[in-house]
Amino acid sequence: MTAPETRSATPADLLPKRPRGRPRKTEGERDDGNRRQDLLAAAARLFRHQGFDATSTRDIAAAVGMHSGSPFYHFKSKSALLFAVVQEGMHAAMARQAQALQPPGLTDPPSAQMRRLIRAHFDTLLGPGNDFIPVMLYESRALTAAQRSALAQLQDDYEAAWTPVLQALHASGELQAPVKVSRLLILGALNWAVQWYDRQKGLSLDELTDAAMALFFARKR
Amino acid sequence: MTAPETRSATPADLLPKRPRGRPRKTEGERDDGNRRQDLLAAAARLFRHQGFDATSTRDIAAAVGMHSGSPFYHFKSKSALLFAVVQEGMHAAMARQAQALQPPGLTDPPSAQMRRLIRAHFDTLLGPGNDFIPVMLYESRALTAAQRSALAQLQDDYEAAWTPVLQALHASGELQAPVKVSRLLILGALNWAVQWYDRQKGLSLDELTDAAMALFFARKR
DNA sequence: CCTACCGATCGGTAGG
DNA sequence: CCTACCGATCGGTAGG
Repeated sequence: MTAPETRSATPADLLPKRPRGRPRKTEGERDDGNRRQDLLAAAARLFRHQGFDATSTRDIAAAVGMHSGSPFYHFKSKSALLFAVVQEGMHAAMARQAQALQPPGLTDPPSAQMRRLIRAHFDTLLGPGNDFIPVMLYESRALTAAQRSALAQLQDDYEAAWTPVLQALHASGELQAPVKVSRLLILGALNWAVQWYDRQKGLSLDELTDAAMALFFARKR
Repeated sequence: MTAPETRSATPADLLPKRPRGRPRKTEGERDDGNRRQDLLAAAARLFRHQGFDATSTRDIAAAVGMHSGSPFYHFKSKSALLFAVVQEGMHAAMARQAQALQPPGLTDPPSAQMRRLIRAHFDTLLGPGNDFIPVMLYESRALTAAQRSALAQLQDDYEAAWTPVLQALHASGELQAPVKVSRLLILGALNWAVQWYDRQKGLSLDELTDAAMALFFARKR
């Protein structure tokens, strides 16, 4: 087995070499929160592909055409930037989940509700440009303890929505394993898709959702 | 929401403050490969709990009572150390898997084979002191491209063993989703357990295996 | 495997 | 948000 010398190259297109200078700003206009949003999106992309520790605040600054010290005008620390990324990801995820469970659908059979929960989760995980939640799943260790416990609260809320649906499926015999451990195993199966799902080729998100439903839940007799 | 200042403290017991001096070495005795093994075990533990980038080679040296430059006498680079950890993890995993599939069991029904595959996988993931595979699952991004492709070969071999068993379960109707995506989803569900499983409280590995079997596979009619 | 060290990089800041 | 900078830390090495 060979032992190569160089760490796999950072995709060059992720990192513009130099700041692009001041962003265009027409007279009297303010940038409002746009620069902050730019930083968040760039940080999410870089944290996802290189990891939190392997991404410098200089990388992030360069990605949005700022100089090295400027991100600290918008965020008081690198870890605060990470927390903002993760927070934004969870808020989007919960909005998407709420849409999946909107009143009209609440009278559907449990399996239809579950299908919509899973489909929404795949959107959140695998939808185009959704780097925020993958960062949350794989980089949260770099958060401070207090940030992590704030995040855990959001995650608990998100996961709690699955329990009544799983209970109904268990009662009908469509779910044959205990509800609590099923929730953990199912969410794990879905979350892991971040590691292997390729939007370009293979399954669509609808097909992936069908496969997950067929794997976890028995057809009703 | 508060924005705390300090990154969550590294558990103090993971990091002895100073080298403990030369390891005891009785007259005429050699350490053979023990020091190398010590480094591997310490690196696995630290990489797992702090991440690769957040662990310095000085941390690893101190954990085994060496001075800062000494790990480079055993490994030519930090990334070579990571690769050795990951390689050792995969070799142990494949040995454990081979045991689960030994000849006497090959005449068992597919569901019994699957149960042993899953149980072996949980041993590999969650058994006491098994930090090597969790490191592989969450830190492989830091490998060089060549190291990563060598690893991918090992992983393919490991996962290939699941396919015939899943095919048999599909043929018998116990597995209702397509084989390929089922393998990906199932392994994801199991791998994610690294994130939440707590050996101290709750389920045993046998109970966890039962739950997984009940979740994924229908009772045979 | 230790000693002593180097060049590079990093998060963060003062002052504007 | 830029300029100019600091102290700390890091992977790695030469020479023994």
